Amino acid sequence: MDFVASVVSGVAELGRELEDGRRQMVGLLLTGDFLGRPGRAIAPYTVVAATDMTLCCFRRPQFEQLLTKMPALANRLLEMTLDELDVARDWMLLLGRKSARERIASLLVLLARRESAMIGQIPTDRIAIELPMTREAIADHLGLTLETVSRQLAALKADKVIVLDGKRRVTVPSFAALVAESAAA
Amino acid sequence: MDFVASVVSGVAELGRELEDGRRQMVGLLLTGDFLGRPGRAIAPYTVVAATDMTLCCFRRPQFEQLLTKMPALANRLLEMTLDELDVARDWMLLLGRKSARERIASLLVLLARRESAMIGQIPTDRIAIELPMTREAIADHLGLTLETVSRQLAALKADKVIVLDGKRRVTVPSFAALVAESAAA
DNA sequence: CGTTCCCTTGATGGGCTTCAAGACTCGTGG
DNA sequence: CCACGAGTCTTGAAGCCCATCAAGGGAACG
Repeated sequence: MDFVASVVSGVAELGRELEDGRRQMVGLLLTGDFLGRPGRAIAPYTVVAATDMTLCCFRRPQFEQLLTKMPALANRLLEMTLDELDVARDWMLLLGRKSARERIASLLVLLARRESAMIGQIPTDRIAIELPMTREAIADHLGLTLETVSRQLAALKADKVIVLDGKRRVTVPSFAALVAESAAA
Repeated sequence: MDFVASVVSGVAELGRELEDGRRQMVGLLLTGDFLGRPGRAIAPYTVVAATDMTLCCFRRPQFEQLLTKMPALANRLLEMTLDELDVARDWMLLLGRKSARERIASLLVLLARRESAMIGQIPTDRIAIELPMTREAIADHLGLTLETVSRQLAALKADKVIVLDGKRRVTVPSFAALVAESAAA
């Protein structure tokens, strides 16, 4: 990649994969996120747009020059990168130690928090969550198979922790109950 | 934490844990690494020194001031953080998708590469690896149990991929064979 | 109406965890 | 000097969770 970019709109997924096809999603690129890395031209990531996207691209040399001239830019990038690092490490805990059910619940908590933040609220009861991805994409995020994702969603539904409205829509009667299932730290 | 620090010598482990005691190591702090984060006083990490350590500490306000005055410092920190992010994401692939045997092999490859780099070589055959940690610590890094770690080491030994010299020392007859076991990307 | 994609559900097996017991090492104190 | 104990590691047995394989349902689209 001879450029870096800032995401203006749209969603992309960062993944890493093995030769035999096993895949693990390692990050999400949302509006405002940064793509590419100053100081290195190649990246071992697979980047896939999940929606139509608009990027604001910078040629690498110019951008790196900019970086030395505007200290505020470097600080901003540092903040963002540290945030991503925290997110990645949270995910490591999930991938290394949580059960399938806990992983699903954790993801739903994450999505619920995001939807609530969108409308400027703290998550409370009866939240509606839109799943912006297929079962397979969920599985690739959580380190599971798509069948397990499907089964655990069914199990959470059977236990009245969630209600499924069609395949892509989830409502949460009690947010506290969902959090309890997620094995929060 | 009202200070940040740079590691002068020694090793520490960064972990994250759940209420019920499940633990996942999320990073290593080696000489030169940075501890703490500018812009935020609390961190959801457990930091445990694995050896005696010497830290070079900075009070937070002074350090943040320094950061705005010395652009090179911010750039350096950004580089380091981006490296850590890459490492964390590699580990996500391991935790999410690799088998126990592959995880052990991957760790050994990592340690072998580090030992070789120490003496300025590329890893070749008959490398001696020192395991600087207990089986339990290995397990916490790899998202396994200590019993599984022990068993997989025994299995790799039985398959002539490694030789065990006591409990903390491993020699690798063929580095290529070890890499083949590690499911590299 | 057929095809394709996505999802669900069932059956089976395996990989890893869990529980348990014993071996080894090393430092300490009798 | 040796027994003891704590910490570490190995090994065995049992079982569960999740992956794998397989089949079919449902919705969207041409």
